[in-house]
Amino acid sequence: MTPPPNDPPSDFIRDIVAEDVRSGKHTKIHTRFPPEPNGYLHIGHTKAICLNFGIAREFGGLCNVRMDDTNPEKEETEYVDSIMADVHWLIDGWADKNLCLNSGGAPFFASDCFQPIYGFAVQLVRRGKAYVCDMSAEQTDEYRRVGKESSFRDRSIEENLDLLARMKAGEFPDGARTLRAKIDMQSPNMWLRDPVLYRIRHAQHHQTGDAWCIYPLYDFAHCLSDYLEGITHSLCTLEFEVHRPLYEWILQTLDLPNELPQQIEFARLNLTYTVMSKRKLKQLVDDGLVGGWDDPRLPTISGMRRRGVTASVLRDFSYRIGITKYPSLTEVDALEHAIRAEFNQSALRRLAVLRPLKVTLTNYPEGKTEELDAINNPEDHSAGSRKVPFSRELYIEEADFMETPVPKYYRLKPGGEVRLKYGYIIKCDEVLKDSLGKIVELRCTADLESKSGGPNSNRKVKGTIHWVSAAHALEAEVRLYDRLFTVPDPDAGGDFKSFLNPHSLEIVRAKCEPSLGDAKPELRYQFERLAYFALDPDSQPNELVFNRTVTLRDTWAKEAKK
RNA sequence: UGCCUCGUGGUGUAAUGGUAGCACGAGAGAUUCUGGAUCUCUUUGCCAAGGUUCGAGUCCUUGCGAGGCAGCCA
Repeated sequence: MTPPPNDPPSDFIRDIVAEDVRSGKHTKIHTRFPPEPNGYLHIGHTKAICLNFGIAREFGGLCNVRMDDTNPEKEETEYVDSIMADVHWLIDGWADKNLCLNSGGAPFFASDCFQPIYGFAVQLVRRGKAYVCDMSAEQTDEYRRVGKESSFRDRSIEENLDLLARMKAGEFPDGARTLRAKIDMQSPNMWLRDPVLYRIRHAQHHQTGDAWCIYPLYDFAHCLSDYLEGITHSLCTLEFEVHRPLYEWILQTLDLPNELPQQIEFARLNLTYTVMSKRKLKQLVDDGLVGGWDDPRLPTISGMRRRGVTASVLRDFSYRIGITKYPSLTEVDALEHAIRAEFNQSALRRLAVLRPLKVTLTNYPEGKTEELDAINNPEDHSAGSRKVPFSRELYIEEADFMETPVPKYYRLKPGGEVRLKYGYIIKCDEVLKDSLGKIVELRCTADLESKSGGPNSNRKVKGTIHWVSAAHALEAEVRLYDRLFTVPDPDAGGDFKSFLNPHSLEIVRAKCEPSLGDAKPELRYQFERLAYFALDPDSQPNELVFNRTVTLRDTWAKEAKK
């Protein structure tokens, strides 16, 4: 397996930044991550965070976190808090030194700049580059479509100044007027057809309260926030490409003495078998189709964290997928590979049986217990070993026995032999069933000479399976997560909710080896031959709850399908 | 429809006018007290057609295809 790429990736944006440093255009690189606080962050944001903080880190610069909070009707402080928690979690120990907050230690807010932004609006009016328009939203749309100029376009500067001040003073109801840039109603780029800069909204804002009743739109606020914060490279997703001429027009039309930021667009992340839009994620949450924003099936950062994915895995993944302008659809396999690559190195191995089948060793003394040596991590000898109790009555995995085995099956079968990991080779003598014909117990004999580590342990059998001593087993709730959707691209068409995977969560009662009793939330566990698991926050000292992060690769499952 | 952008194996990417490489996936084998991991090998690609050039994935033109935008959302 290839090691995670330690070297920062190369891409067209880093090339531009490097050239700007080389040419002396910038001496200090300053990026920003500008989420709107109207939902939780997801793995798509991870890509943006790793890009912006990665660049800051590589070029010795800074990266601001800025809440893009120009629409008070959709935004809440709950989201501000969750966003900050997720960003910290993702960058701590990696780029936390490049994180730039305001002097009070809080993130930046576009709303911090409402006053200067308003000042720039006044400046635009004074320069004859903006005007107050009384048309309705519908009429504005209509005129823009056909390229017709508003009848209010040629108001005098004095009248515009007066009306803008009265808009700000709250003299007009919502939607009554707007401030518009005066650019070019014939422009082939719709965003240059006198775009709206300010709208009237008598709404409480989560940061500014009722200080304002007019709010700048994204296009006006974003470029100016970038400028005011001293951003050098403003990296955004592809849908803002057509806005770039407006971004540049605003900055160039104003009298701005400092260096201007440069907007560069890149493709957002799409992942198979999931959805990434905040609107759709919110719908799943609001409709109760998942447990919340941190449901481990969701691609939210909080959901993946709960599922057991680590920040380093997410960063590794972000580096692997690269940055381009091609709107791609990345297979989840790449994410799962990143998880397995890290966890194979770091996870502690444990024995646990998800679907128990009882096994009695008829030739093993009743009441006897042995403590067997088990290796904690074959990839990391410093992880040491532990003792696992072994006794006459055990549980093995239901799937590790077949009464009528299929070809190439080399686990336990009637009359067949298999090795119990770290223990003995056993042979199945008898299959016990209940009145319905369901297998309830296996009676086996152990080859007492074959004990692992013993002098005669080198006899080979084809299969080795995991097990747990019945008397010593710990019960645990194990949540088995699978893909949220049954189709690779639930966005492709139709109602995405109709593609939800009904089996995306299965809960089982598992039997675990005793050492799992002091499982720690910060550690990852591999239940041998099964999957990687992490403790869920629901877990209690006497009621363990594990989440399956990702299964092990299973070439037998593939073989069995043939 | 207009405008903008983008087309490299199944997927994600590299190449900066000079042998199309890497990763994921898939397939085959070796090995294994995890059907894991590891190792080896294999498969499949420059959207098309012209042009410039000694030489084009790269530059130009045209065509085709895909995505985005056309909110007083971001």
